[in-house]
Amino acid sequence: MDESKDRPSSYSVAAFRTPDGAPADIVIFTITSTERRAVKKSLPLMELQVLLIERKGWPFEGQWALPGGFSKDTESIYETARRELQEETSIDDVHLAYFNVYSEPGRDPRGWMISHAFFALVNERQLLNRKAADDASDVKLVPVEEALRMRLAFDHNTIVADALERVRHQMLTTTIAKEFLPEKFTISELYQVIRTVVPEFEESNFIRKITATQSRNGIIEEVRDEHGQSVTSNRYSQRAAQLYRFTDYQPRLSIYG
Amino acid sequence: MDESKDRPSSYSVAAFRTPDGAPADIVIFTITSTERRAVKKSLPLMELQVLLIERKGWPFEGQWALPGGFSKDTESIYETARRELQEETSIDDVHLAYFNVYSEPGRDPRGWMISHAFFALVNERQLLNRKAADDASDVKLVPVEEALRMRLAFDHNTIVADALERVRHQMLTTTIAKEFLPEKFTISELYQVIRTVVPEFEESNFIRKITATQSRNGIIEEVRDEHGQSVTSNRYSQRAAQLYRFTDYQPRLSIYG
DNA sequence: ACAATAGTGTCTATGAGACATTATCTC
DNA sequence: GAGATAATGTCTCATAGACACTATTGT
Repeated sequence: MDESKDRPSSYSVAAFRTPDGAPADIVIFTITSTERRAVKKSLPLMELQVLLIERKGWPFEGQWALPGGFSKDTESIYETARRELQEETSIDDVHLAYFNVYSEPGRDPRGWMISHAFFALVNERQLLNRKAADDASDVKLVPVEEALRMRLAFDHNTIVADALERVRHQMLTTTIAKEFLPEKFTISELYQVIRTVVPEFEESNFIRKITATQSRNGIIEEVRDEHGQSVTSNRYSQRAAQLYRFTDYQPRLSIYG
Repeated sequence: MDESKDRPSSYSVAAFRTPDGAPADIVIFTITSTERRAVKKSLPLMELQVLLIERKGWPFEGQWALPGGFSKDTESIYETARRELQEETSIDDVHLAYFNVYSEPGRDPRGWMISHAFFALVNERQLLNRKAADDASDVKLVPVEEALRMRLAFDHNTIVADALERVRHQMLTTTIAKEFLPEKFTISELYQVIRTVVPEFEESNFIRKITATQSRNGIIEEVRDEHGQSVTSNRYSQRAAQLYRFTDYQPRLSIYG
């Protein structure tokens, strides 16, 4: 791409109107866990949340919006999203994926803005130690369903809805569930996470299927210590449960067989 | 989005450098069929092709590139792609899907261009009656593998590779195979199309699996005439084969069960 | 008869799905 | 022992996968 030196002087960049900006907007998902009872051990209640920020100036002043910001000419859009994520939540190193572009004319009263939407999956623990720098009060986590009922700035309702659909789909077809889980987890935890994102997902014999080697073989594996002993946890139950971890195996899905 | 009337006079759009353009580039895939022998009936040889155009001016003059063009401020990026597709190939009404953005600084010597990539799936028959308006010689179909070995303009090698990966994945997980098939088709035709796009796909008992109702139930259905009689075709074989059509059912895939 | 593709019969091993039962540990 | 979650036993039916075999029709 070293052709710019050949640029003919007749070439004009500004022959047509050009966009006024290329923002990246980020739908940050996290799953919050709340204890169900103080006394007894049990699986916590999980809820899928979205991070929103309150707009301080025109346009949509006072309304809630997705975090994001404008791309610079020295970075790719993906780098923009990473930078904004870092600035917004001081989180680094999380799952961040591009999923769509929003370009309807008139979607931003400031001008011709072509917005690039990402979703990020963040573990609640990573979010807790975020700096409250940008005023604690103008950033909040909102349950997804509630966010969709709010009247968000710009076309952010659409963006959140699209992101949610994408994450739901990926939750069942890829191993992104791992982003919401500790490295070692129990089968019930995994099941809970999946159900929190995709409530329709119901598998009576979940342990059976995911355990039954040979078929789903290799998505997850038992955690063993240096002596080959099974490692278990009783965080969420009286009886200790086997811990598992994801392998890097991703099964190849097909509707044809 | 009727807030523009509230724009404060202090607001300046041009505080930062803005992009010089937002092009849409389209990877147009088609499957060409060539008879294997003039005499006998047999399944044609199929090949996955990509449409390329030769660049007429700076930059990358004389190199081959993807069709595409710049977005206007009165249309969404998707509409840009539709329009360019129509202008380029005079095809309307085909499968067109957005799949990624390309924004690496320096990817376009003309300036800061954030490109939006689409892929289109076109039936060979639709492509045949395209106008040779823009000089027949500067547009051509190239087998995908060959296109990837060429040195295309801009970062179009990357775009083609990404598009191919996406289409391969969707070929197995959605029913886009229908875009390359006539409305009524035989099981072998379907199998050929899948294998043309995804050569690794090998299913010995393909007919069995796709036919064996109850499991894959409802992706495709037998074509019957008004009397309930099976409709068959012997286009590609001595013995007539049952014709099928896709239903609008899309199975829900999951790695968990 | 041969070529070429379409489609079935049959057998086996494995998986899904449902439900009851047993295991382990805390309070 | 009650309560809670983890995990296995067992039975049935559906499916995958392999492979041999039969079917149909143009040349």
